[in-house]
Amino acid sequence: MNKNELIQILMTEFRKTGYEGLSLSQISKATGLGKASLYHHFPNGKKEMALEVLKFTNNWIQTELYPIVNKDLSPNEKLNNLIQTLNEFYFKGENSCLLDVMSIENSSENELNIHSKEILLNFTNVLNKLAKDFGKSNEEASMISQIALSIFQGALIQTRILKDKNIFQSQVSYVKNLFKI
Amino acid sequence: MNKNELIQILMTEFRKTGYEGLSLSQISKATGLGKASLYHHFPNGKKEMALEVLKFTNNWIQTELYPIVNKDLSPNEKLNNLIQTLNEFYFKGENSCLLDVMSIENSSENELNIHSKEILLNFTNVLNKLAKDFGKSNEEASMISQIALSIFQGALIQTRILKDKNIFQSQVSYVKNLFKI
DNA sequence: GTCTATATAATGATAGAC
DNA sequence: GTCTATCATTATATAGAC
Repeated sequence: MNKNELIQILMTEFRKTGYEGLSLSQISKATGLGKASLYHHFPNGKKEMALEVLKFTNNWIQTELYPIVNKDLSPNEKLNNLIQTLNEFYFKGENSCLLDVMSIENSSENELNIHSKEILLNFTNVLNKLAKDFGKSNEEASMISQIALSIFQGALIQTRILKDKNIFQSQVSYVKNLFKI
Repeated sequence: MNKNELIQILMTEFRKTGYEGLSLSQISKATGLGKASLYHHFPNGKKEMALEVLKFTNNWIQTELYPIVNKDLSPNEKLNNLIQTLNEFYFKGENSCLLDVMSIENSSENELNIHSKEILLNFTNVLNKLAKDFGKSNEEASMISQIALSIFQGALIQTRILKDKNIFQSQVSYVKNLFKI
């Protein structure tokens, strides 16, 4: 069991149960490792696990999402490519938005929030770049990218509550048109 | 301290900290009541508190939101009226979406989820009714109401992470145009 | 209706053997 | 690198006095 595999499992669990709701016992069950083993990999416990998941995600945006919008493709091809990659990441709307579940807490200013902020801004930048490729003005692109992100996040909440993946799918289609029209 | 005042405080705390993250100690501090007193009002503890908050919210939709879209006003006036009421409810984007923080858990099917579902559907119905008043077709109205809700929810997440209320405000303006155009 | 005091279970976390 | 055993702390929850 290497660290990357661990982080994958951790991400799934965090998205299922949320930061506060996820216990070490549940992590232990999901990974098949005892608590002491988990502390071997993450000496600072749950906080460090969450941090590593966020770092992984930010890195994933850099290596997987940015290249898509920077490719030499038509805007439409980029859009389809991006949506498909996001769909796989979101498991077709099965789990929650990582940013969502990681950002509900007490502490006003912590390390988790700094990384969540980075992810949010990087993701928005990717969408913003794509909107500009579609010929949108700076102002329009800025708005569309923020709205698109909101729709992804909100659609995941609604999917979670209604347990109906069609909601996520239809809202993703709506987002596509946001860029095209 | 009557029950309605208690529920108001509880809603604020749940939205700040989330269901799992909110402890009885924190509730005790926020309300000024000892734990035993809290159990006097809510014999089934935190779960019952959350349930009462959700019931209150659903009731609020019935008594405050539905009347707005059923009034004898122009669609534009209804829209402005609705947005203003929602803005007050959301404290201008200061806290999280109640549905969001209440719906992140382990248990596959519980009582909280049933009430969250009701709130979600009722809220969507209100938006749907308004969209139809603006002359949208059934299909358009259904999509617009779901998208509008997503934007509210997503905007609250982004506001929470970036600690910037302007995000919520500008996305609310965008939602307004969704109905008008 | 609120309190103090306490019970009980679960949490995050560590020590030390293998 | 993983385990068993255990710790200290916090969580939810209750009993009983006022």
